[in-house]
Amino acid sequence: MENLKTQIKGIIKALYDIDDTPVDFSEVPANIAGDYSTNIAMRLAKRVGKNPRQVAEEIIAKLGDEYVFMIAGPGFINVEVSAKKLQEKLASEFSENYGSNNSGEGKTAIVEFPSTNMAKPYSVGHLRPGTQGWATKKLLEANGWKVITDNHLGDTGTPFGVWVVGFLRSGKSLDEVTIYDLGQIYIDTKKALKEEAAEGKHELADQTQEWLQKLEAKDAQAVEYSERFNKISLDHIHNVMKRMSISTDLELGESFYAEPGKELVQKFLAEGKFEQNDDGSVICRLDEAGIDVPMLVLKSNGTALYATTDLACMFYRKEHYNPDLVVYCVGAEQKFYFEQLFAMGKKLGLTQENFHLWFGTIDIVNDEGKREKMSSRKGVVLLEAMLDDAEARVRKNFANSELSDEDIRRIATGAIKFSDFVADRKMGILYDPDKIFALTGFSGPFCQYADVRLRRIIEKNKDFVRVDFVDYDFVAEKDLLIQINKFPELVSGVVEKLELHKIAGYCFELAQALNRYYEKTPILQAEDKERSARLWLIEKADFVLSKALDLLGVEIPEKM
RNA sequence: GUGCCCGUAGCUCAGUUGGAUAGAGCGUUAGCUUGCGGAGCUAAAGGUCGUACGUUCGAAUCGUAUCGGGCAUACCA
Repeated sequence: MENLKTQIKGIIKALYDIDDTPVDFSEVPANIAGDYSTNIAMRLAKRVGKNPRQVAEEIIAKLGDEYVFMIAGPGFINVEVSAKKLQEKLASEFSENYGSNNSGEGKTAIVEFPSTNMAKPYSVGHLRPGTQGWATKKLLEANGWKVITDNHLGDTGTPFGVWVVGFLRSGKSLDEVTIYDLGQIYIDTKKALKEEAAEGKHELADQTQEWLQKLEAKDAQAVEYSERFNKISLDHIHNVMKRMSISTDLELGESFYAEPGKELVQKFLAEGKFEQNDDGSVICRLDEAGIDVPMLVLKSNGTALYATTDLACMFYRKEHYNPDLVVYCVGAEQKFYFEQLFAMGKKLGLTQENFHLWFGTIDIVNDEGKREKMSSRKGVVLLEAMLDDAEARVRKNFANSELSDEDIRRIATGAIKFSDFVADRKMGILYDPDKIFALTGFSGPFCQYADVRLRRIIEKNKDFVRVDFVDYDFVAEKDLLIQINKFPELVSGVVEKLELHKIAGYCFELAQALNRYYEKTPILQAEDKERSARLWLIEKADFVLSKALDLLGVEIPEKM
């Protein structure tokens, strides 16, 4: 195809002296002759003052007879490529790195996810950051990037004080307290603090601050509480992430950046890049970037907030990793915040590319039949509960298959993860258990199943002695070859804008093509030559499908 | 008020350098059926692409206006 593109470019240059128009091929719609198509003639028609079909004819006349060309519709140039040529292309390009490329070689990216909140149990609110972030890491790596992942833990100091006060009020013992208790304690205590404030009292609030001060003073009791609470919380987070088969290289929480952040604020204040308000709060003006709401970088009481820690985080990363790209996997609500943050980074001289990988909310349908963001009051909210539910459904559906627990987990998480990539990430996801855990149609398990079948066929043929198949025409395999050959271009094409949902679309199309293929084409019973050729292709299909699914974090079960 | 996102089949969604008869899954209907693993495959029904105007040989796609839904709009994250 690349050959053909440059050939056509040359012809256009020779015929019309135009060389600034890219030539691209797309697939031809069903029921129309040809395999690949370009609309170049229509795009040139106006500039050269001829009608599109005439331009197409002039271009085709100059093209050789290696392929079959035809003019179609209003002026498309369609190309028919033989199945054998497609097979030869795949054979020449295939390697153990097939699909990967080195466009990101020498470049470093930091991907921040899932940025869990340590005060509460892992909720579905952090499902999308996790799945999207993990896939982003995999996709960048497939394009040759060095990737560092960072769980930017929500561990600001305040929850600690709230926890201790609530914990002491709850009367529970330190040995028996769980993350769920701590989550409930946190919610209850926050509520009590709010009520207290409404009455003009501040007894609990004072206690909260006292415990924070004790912790800073390394008081033995406070340190014991802190270590215990952090362990409970981190163990829980690690456990859930393990079930989801995701992990990060770093776990640098907000508290890690609080003091450096405050120091940076003073530094930039001294340099005149920040301004202090009369109430003591500090802002960074962003008018030059066209943003008329300044960024608040220090609260009026002198304490840090999100922007303070993120400020320090940007500089910390610059100093230690010098990234070319930083990807923040955080929901759409924070779009404006990140616009401000990135503008501030630029103003302060940071040059890396920042990418806010944002996504819509997970919604449910409420009693009035309207869509709204999922909340703790309704439906599933703990990610563990969602995973349990998914596994229970898989167990029920595969009751006769004697699946291992690990395979059940792979299928359950495969369904959940895949559903995150079915639509463009900007779209919200409607939490409908029958859809999010779907085992059929455009779903993870459908793709997993297609691959498990492939592996089973390969396994069944492992003792077969293969023969030479150079003169096999691959006509029955043409659709499959077209699909498989698309893979490298897919990987390099979607990385620029991190269009992860296109990978899911590809997995599904390939799985569909496979199902159609072995619906009518025998392998085990084929003649030796056909059987050898088909096994060769089946292996390539397995490689590509499992690699594409792996980009999304979807694992292949042994059996299903 | 201002900014951003969304509006395509009954439902959930694909669909960009503007291009061919607007596609898929679910659901519905009719077939195939102990197969190399049928959780599949084949086919049918289902559309004023929110609305209006504009640009163009050509608009779901670009522009303007407008309606509806959501989010954001400095001391939460």
